Order: sequence, then C-alpha cells, then structure tokens
Amino acid sequence: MHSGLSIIEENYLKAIYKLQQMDGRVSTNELASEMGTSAASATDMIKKLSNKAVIQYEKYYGVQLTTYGANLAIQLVRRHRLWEVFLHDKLGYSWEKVHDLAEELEHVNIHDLADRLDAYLGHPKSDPHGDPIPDGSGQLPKTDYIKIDELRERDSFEIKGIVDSDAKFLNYLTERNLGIGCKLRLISIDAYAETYEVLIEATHQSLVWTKRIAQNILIKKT
Amino acid sequence: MHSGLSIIEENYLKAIYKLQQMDGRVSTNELASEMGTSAASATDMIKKLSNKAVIQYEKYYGVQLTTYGANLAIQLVRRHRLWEVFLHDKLGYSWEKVHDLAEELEHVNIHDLADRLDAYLGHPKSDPHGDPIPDGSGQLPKTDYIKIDELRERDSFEIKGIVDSDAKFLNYLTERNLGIGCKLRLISIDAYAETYEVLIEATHQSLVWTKRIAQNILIKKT
DNA sequence: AAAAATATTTAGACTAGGCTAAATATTTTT
DNA sequence: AAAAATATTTAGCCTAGTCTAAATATTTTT
Ligand SMILES: [Mn+2]
Ligand SMILES: [Mn+2]
Ligand SMILES: [Mn+2]
Ligand SMILES: [Mn+2]
Repeated sequence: MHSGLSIIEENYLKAIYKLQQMDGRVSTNELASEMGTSAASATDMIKKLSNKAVIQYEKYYGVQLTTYGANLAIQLVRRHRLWEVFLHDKLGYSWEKVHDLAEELEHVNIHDLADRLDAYLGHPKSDPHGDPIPDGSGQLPKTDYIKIDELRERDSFEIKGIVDSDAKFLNYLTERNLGIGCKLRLISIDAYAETYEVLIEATHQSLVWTKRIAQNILIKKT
Repeated sequence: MHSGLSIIEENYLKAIYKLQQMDGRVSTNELASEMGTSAASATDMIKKLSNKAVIQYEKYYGVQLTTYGANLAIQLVRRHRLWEVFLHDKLGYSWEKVHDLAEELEHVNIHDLADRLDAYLGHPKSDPHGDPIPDGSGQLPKTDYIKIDELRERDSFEIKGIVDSDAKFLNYLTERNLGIGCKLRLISIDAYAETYEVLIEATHQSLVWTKRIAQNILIKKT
C-alpha cells in the first residue's frame, strides 16, 4: 500500500500521468511548467523517479511512466477523486473547493483506506467534476463523451464533465447555473465567430459559449 | 486556518501539548524521546517553534506552550480525534487502526474542514479511545472519570477511556472483549499483589488486572 | 565543595527539494 | 550547412530537518 514515494514525488508523478494522457511523452519543460518549478528542479526529480523505477528516462528525450509508475499514478488519482466525492457529497463542499482539499488527502495511503472510502461512498463512477474514478484494480470506467462541435443546431444534450477543472472556469460555470447533469439545447452555431448559443432547459436562460469554453465541456447528446 | 507550521512542526507541537498535560514544563530529553529523535534535533526544533511564538523557551530550563501555541495544539487534537471518529464510525476501522491514519489526516487544515466534519459526525464528544474532542472554540468537554483504585469491592463500573492508547495495550483489551462502554464489576482487590479481579457483565468472564493495566483505564462508577 | 553523572546545547555533516546561472544538446531558421 | 533559438542538463548554493560527537551547564552524589 505504501508507495515509497514522498508527497512531493507523488505530486510529480500525478503531473507526469496527466501530461502523458495528452502528449504521450513528457518533456522536462512541460513538467516544470505543470509543477510551477524550474526546469533544473524537474530534471533533479526526474532522476529520482527514474531511480525508483517509476518512470523511464532518456536524456534530452523526455520521460514515460513505467507500468509500475502508471499503476501508482492511477491509485493516486483514485484516492484524489474519491476524496472529492466525499467532500462534495458528504461534507457539502462546492466543486470549486474540493480539489485543493483532495490534493492533500490523496497522499494518505495506509491500510485499505481507498477501498473503504469507495465502499462507503457507494462505489461512485465519477467525481464532482465528472472525471471517472478508477476501480481498485486501476480500471477506468469507459465514457463516450463528446464536445459541442459534434452536435447540430437544435440537438439536446447534458453536461457530463469538464476537461480542465481550474477554479476560474468552475466559477464561471457555477455563476451561470451550469454543472454536471445540467440539461441544455444547442440553439445556433455562429461558424464565423466560432460561438455556440445554448439554452438551459431548466431556466430557459440562454448563453453564448466561445470555442475556448466549449472545448472544455464534455457532453452527451440526449 | 493555515497554521504556518510544517507537518513536522505540528507533530512536535502536539507532542509538547501532550507532555505538558502531565508535567507542566517539558524538557528537551522528554520531547526528543516522545518524538523518537535525538536531543540535538529537539533543541533545533525548539528554537524554530520558539521563533514562531508557539512555545516559550528558556535555555536549560525547558519549554511551555504560549496561549497561541496551545490553541493551535488543541485544534490539531480536535482534527485528529474527529478523523478517528470518522474512520471508526463511518469506515468501520477498529480502534487500533484509527490512530495511525488520523496522524496523517490531522494535518489537512484548509477551509472549514474540521467544522464540517464535526457537523457531519453529529458533534461527537469523544473519540474511539474515549478521549474528549475539543469544540470549535477549543473547549474540552469536562469529564470526571476515575481509576479503579477509587472503587470498593462489589462496585459496578463502565469503561470510559484509555490513558495511553498505544497499539499493544489496545490489542490486549480487544482480545479480552474490553472497550469503551463495556460494563464490569469489581470482584476483589488483592492489596499485596496490587491486582484487581473484575467481571465482565455481558459475558460473565472474569479477569485480573495488574496495577499497571488498571492505571491506564478510565472508568465511571455505575 | 569537589567530583561524577546527567542534561542540554553547539558544531559540523548529510539528504531532500528547491533556486539561479552557466554549459551543452537539439531543433529551427536562414 | 551555419547561425540562431530553444530545450535540457550541470554546477553551485540555499533551507528544513536529521544525525553524531564534542562542549558546556546543571544536578546529584560523595
Ligand atoms: Mn497532492
Ligand atoms: Mn476532480
Ligand atoms: Mn501527525
Ligand atoms: Mn484517540
């Protein structure tokens, strides 16, 4: 259960996992920027994680998680998201607040804490931001969410997830009564301005999404 | 909310708080021994905590918590015990396991986490070891527990708490079906051997407690 | 009131994680 | 194919927390 990694090493590991999702290979600069440190510090840490067999490292080439490292990362993500569910569902925190708290709680990993928490929460499939929660064996529930650019005018849809849940974006959504499970309809597409006019079914409120905003929202056609 | 102390500084603070309960003034050696470090390390940390106005320090004399430091310590104890209740009552951990986990969780202190946890747990008055939980303003519920040497033969009593909940002692109790709330009767006192024969009401099981064991159990006459 | 024993502090060194500045490799542009 | 720009690593230094060994203060014993 105990990973042999320090809290800081675990945070780097999670960052590598996140970047690898998108890019495959992770460069020193990418990692440094994600962690908010210097490239020199990232190089130092890369060497440490490499010595612990968590990542595979080739000089001037970048890093990749080993199978072992990927497993550790997924369990870390699992704990993070389970804590987010706890904080949101049981303690009533808003989805903007849960991330910072889970960022600390995720590092507690003794006994079978994650499994007990999972059972207590009723084996949730996704966290408050719509991100899928890996099961005990590291399996991620398969989702088939799309983005709004795959819809046609007058299609109905539901918000299912957020690509990058940074606090400012979550706040933007909350202020406009948008959240996971929210039902909407695509009213019109402005192809030149690259904007989408949508209507919230519940309130009949109408909004315009720029491409940048729309690309950050995962949906399902209904 | 954020104390300005590192996790390690917080652990020292809690140790000082614990030792001060018993002794008043805390010596360098006592602290080093409680923390499992060298006296030199304890001296180093004492200087740091003193600079942060958490303790008052006089060379070669010992340390004492300041009012500010005592408040921080009590809030830390509050978080520790609330997490223990959560782990025990909600996740079903035994009282031997909750301490180690709470030792890590107690350091998470952002937003109003302790207060939300407290409300969620129904404002518990004591943790799974019978230790009182301070309220949000640091007030400890007053208890009037005694030890068995204040009883007479044939008195009935209930276990209310444990003085020093180390794992081995908790295990000793669990193996004999003893725990908080357990009802017993004092059968006889052997003044010369300094032992107490007690009877568990529920099972009619009879046990002999040595003075060392008896001194570690807090009870209430019923 | 000395001597001996004990407690505490200081000195110097080590590891983890971080930084800046300089050196070196790689990629892109011309 | 050079030159310029960018990316990465190395070198050297810093702080937090730890250690051992040595120095100093205090307490206890004789
Ligand atoms: Mn984290
Ligand atoms: Mn999340
Ligand atoms: Mn702790
Ligand atoms: Mn306890």
